[in-house]
Amino acid sequence: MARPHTYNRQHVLEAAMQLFWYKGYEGTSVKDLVDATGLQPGSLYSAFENKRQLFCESLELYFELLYAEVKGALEAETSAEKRIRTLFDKVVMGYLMSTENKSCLLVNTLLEIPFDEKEIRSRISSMFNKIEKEICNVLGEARIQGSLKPGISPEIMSKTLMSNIFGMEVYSHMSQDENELKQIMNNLMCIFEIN
Amino acid sequence: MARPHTYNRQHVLEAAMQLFWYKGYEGTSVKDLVDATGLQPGSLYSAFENKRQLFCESLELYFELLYAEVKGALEAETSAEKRIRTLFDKVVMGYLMSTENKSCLLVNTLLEIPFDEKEIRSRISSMFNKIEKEICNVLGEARIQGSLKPGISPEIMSKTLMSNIFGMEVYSHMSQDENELKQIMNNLMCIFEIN
DNA sequence: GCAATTATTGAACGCATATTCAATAATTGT
DNA sequence: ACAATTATTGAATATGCGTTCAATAATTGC
Repeated sequence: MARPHTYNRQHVLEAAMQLFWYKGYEGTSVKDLVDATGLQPGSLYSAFENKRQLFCESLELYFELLYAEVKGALEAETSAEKRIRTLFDKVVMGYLMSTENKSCLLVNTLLEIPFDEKEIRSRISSMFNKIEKEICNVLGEARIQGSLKPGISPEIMSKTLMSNIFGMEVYSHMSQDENELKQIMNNLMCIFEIN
Repeated sequence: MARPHTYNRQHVLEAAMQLFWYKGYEGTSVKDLVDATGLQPGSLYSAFENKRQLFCESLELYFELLYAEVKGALEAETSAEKRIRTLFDKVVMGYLMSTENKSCLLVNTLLEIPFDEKEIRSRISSMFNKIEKEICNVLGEARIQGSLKPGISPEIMSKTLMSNIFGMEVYSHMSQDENELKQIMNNLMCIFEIN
C-alpha cells in the first residue's frame, strides 16, 4: 500500500559503524554518513532518529561482533589456559593489524563522550562486564584444571586482564612495535603454571 | 617603545590546559578559550599561532606537571618497593578523585586525535617513554634490594605497569567503584616479595 | 488507472566553528 | 607632545555542522 525501502537497513548500519569506528562520533559528519551509505539525510533520519541514535545502534552492532569473537576464543575445545591465551593472541593481533586508528570502538567511545552521557557509559560498562565475566569463568576452569598458579583469584585477575586489554590498546596508539605488546602479553600469561 | 602585554602568558596557558583537559581538543571551542582566558580571539591568536598550537603547548605543560608528580613519588627516600607503591596509590587516587572526565590528558589525546597526527602522537609517546624509564629504573633498584620477585624483568614489567596505568584509566571511566581499581593495583603489586 | 501511502530527494535552515583584520588603545623613546 | 610600535578589540568571514521539510517518486490495494 506504500512505497517500500530501497536500502538494506543492516548494510547501512554496518557502513555507519565502520565510519564511527575509524573516525569517532564527533569526527564522523552526517555528510560522511551520507557519502558512505548512499542515503540522503532525510532517509537516514527517517531510518534512525538522528546521528546519536545511529551511533548507539552502531555500538550495539560492534559489541555483537566483538562478543562473538570473544566467545569463539573462550569456547574452543581446548584447555582453559589455551583458550585464554588464544583470546589474548587475538587481542594483540587485532591491535597490531589495525593500520588506521581502528582500535576498540567501545574504548574510544568511553574516552570520547562527555561525562554526562551516562546512558552510553553504563551501556558500554555492562558490555565489558559481560566479557569480564566470561574471562573470569574460564580462569575458574583453569584453576580447577590446575593450570592457574595458586593464590590467583579469577575474579580479580579477570579485572587485571581487562585492564591490560585496555592498556595495550592505548599502548598500540603509541608504538607499533610488535614486541612490546607481545612482551606485555607473555608477562601476563605468567599467571599460568609452567610444567 | 610599544604597548606591553596586559596578560600573563603562563596563566593563559594554564587556563587553556584545564579546558582541554576537561573537554578535549575538539570539545573545546575558541569561544570557550576566550571566555576562560579573558583574551579576545585576536590576542589569543597573536600569543599562540592558533588553537592547535595552543593545544600542543598545553600538552607540554601537562606533562611537566605530571612528570614532576611521578618524580616526586619515585625519588622519595624510601625503599624502591615503597616508591612504586606510592606511585600507584597516586595514580589510582587520581582516577578515583576525578569527578569530571579529568583522566589523563595525554591518554585522552592519544585516543582522540586522528591517525595522521603523527607529530603529536610521537611526542606523547616519548613522554610516556620517559615515565616508563623511571619506573624501570626503580624496579631495577628493587631487584638489587631483593624486594622484586625473582624472574621478573624490570624492562618488561615497567611496560606492563604502564599498560595497567592506561587500563585503569579506561576502567575508571566505567565504574567509580573504589575497590575495583584497588584490587587491580594490589594484584599488580604482587610482583614484590612477601617477607 | 486511480487514490492512498510511504520513501526519497536535496536544498534550505539556524547555529557554531576557527580564523582574520581594520579600527582603536596604550605604551615608550625622543 | 609626538611618532613609532605593538596590543587589544570584536565584528566579519567563510566554512561546516546536524537537522528539517516541501516537493517528488514509487509502490500497492482497490
